[in-house]
Amino acid sequence: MTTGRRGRARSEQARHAILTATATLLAASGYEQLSVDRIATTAGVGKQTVYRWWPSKSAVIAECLLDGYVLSDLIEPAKSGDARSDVLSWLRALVDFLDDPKNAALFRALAAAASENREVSDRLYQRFSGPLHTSLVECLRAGVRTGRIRDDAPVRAVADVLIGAVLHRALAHIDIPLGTADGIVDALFSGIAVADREAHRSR
Amino acid sequence: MTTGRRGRARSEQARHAILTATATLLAASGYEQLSVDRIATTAGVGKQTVYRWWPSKSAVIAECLLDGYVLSDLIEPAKSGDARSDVLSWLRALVDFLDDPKNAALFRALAAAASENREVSDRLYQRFSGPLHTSLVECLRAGVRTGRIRDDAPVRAVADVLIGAVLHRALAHIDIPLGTADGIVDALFSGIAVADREAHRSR
Amino acid sequence: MTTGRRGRARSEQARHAILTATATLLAASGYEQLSVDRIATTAGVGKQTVYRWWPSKSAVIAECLLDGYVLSDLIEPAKSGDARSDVLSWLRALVDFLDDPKNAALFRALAAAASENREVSDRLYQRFSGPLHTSLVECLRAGVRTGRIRDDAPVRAVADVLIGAVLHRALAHIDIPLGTADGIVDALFSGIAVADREAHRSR
Amino acid sequence: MTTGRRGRARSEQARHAILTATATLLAASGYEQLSVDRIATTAGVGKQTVYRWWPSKSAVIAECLLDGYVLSDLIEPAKSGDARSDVLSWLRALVDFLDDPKNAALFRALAAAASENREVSDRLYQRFSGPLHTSLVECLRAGVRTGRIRDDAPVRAVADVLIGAVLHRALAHIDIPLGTADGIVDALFSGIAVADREAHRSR
DNA sequence: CTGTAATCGAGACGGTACGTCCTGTCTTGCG
DNA sequence: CGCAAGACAGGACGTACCGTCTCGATTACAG
Repeated sequence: MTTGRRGRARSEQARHAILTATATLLAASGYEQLSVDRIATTAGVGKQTVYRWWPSKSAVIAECLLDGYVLSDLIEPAKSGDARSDVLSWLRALVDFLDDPKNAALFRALAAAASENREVSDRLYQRFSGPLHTSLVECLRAGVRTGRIRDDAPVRAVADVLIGAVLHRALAHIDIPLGTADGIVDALFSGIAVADREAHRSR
Repeated sequence: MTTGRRGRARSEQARHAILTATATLLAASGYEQLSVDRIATTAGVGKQTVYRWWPSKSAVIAECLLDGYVLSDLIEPAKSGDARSDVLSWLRALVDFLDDPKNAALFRALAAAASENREVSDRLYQRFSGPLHTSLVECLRAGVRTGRIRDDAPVRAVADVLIGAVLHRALAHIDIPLGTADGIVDALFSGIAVADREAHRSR
Repeated sequence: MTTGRRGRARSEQARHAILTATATLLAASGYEQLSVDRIATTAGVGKQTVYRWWPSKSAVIAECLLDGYVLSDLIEPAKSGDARSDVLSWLRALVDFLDDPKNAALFRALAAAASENREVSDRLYQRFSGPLHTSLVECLRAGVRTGRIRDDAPVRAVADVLIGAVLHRALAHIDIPLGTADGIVDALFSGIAVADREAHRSR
Repeated sequence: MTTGRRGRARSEQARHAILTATATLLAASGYEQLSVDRIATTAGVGKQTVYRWWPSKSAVIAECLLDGYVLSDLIEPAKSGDARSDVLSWLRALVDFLDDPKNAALFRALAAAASENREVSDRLYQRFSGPLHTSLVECLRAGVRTGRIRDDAPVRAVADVLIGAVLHRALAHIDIPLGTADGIVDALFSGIAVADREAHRSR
């Protein structure tokens, strides 16, 4: 049984060195300063070896993301059963993470890459937004099961909203006050309308 | 009496040509493809004329934003008095706008520019997110005044959330179903919690 | 009894394909365009198979020369006994050969290879200039024996001159008029001096 | 009165630095080691400035030749009136020049460039072979006028022959014995045929 | 008939140079 | 002095080639 492919196999060592170098340089000097030349030199690799496997700088970053060379520990909501407090503490953790300018800069670099490049955005989504979305949806559905969340709640839209609110501020270079997290969760869970609540109460 | 400056005055024609060319190229080919050389050539202008008045490519984009060469017509919520329907129709209009791939591409190009450059993000905020945020906050406060929205509602956070949710999907190249707008508004106004509402009422 | 070597024998087919491909590419695109990669691909052979048997591109060309893959039919002077007409018709044939741009291009490619590489020039000499020189010298000496050529004629220098004159024009991309051959032979056989001949006689 | 051209004028300083660097590197390390990158770095010039004015490395060398950055002092025949001795001493000087391996290597490098590149060969001819050819032809025609050379001598072919003979040996990495020069001149002036001489003697 | 060893096509590897493009500055001559 | 034109130094891009190094698949002699 063979792979059917001939010739020298791809060097896992080179791949690792490239991704490591990319993550290191990205963290150290940012996206603007990142060049394929520098990646190759730092990794001790020929430039062609980079281009053989990735079509662009962005694609390398995308793979760094997918393989956990950057942002390795995904911040996920806990699952204590209390959906509201789970979501709240997740959101606070995220805001806290982005409070570090280093993390915010990396985050923006990734967003820039994603904006320009379909592949990066796909990978980014596949690795982060997607699982996070799923995770949040599950968290909310658990809340539905325990009777704390309306069973007709638009959980997917809510999950989008939670992620997007943070993204927006991060991209806009706007510092996110910790209170924001509380406000968001309050609004989403309790609602901001008066009339609606009355309507529901009348059941 | 003169301005005190001697020699030929700054050419308004050149300035206009540069900003127009920048907007056109940005919409057509994205941020990464944009170069000062190309801007100057397209505008029929010397490169130095660009650098004489703007310190960088980003600054030109920033001025494009400020002067309405891109995204000229800001989509603002109506002010019918019914905050909920005003917000809903605004959100639907925004989603509809981004449904056109051309608009989505321009949007992403701006996001990329903003991610990489503080100045662009400032101007973007100053011209769009800011006014929009203000506008939404006002809209929500009007709802408070008419008694349709809780007077302790975290209106600023809600405005953030509304903008961010759309941004997230646009950046991620995710098609936004029109129903999303309804879900978001529903969640924000009515809340998704069951027990919380009771708790709030009992206060 | 065997060769004593174990393992798979060298593939004569591969060797032939490589030399053929080299000759073809050299004639078609010149020395500068010739690469080992292209040779191997054209020959349907692994690159290592080239490097296993030849240390360099130049060495392959050298072997092409030695084995008659290029310039296989050496143009030699006839030996009718009349040295002057033998040399003349040889020179005319050579000029005629180089009149074909294809031949001239191959000729220049070989000259380029020889200029840059000692080995190629050695083989080129060993296979062509050398035998030609010898051949011409013999032809001239035959003329001496038949009494048509001075017995103190510097036959080696004359042979050099005959070859070099053509080479010069070919390398310089100068079209060689057929009359050139006649002029050269005339000059070499009859001499161009008037007084000198008297002087020689009186010695 | 103007040139009609706008924009910054070509920098003579840059041109000079490039040609100087090329000549220096060519003499120091040979044609193989010569790279545009190195030329630019050595000259303290952007690589684009090289490519703006010359299409290739060869073309730069060609201009070095034309402008006397290499081989600055063309070896020309003297004009004492005695054509035979003028030609002979010129040929001896040339052979002597090529006796230095450094000069021979440069000579071959130029020949290689000329073989591959039409433009180089044109310039080389324009600067060297051409003037030399003219010079030799004049020298020989002076000989005709003084009655030392036959008035029907094929002077152009003779000039070709004189240049080519040396070129041949230089390209082939063959050391040229000094005696060769004498042999060539002897053959060309006195002729090698016996019959011809007898015919002349019979007057 | 079964190793063992050298070959084969294929193709990835670390490097070097290529020729192009872009940035931000500088220099022309015209208006 | 502004302007269009365009050359300048510098530096990254993505490609081509060099010569080396694995791969798995033959092939041929040795035991």
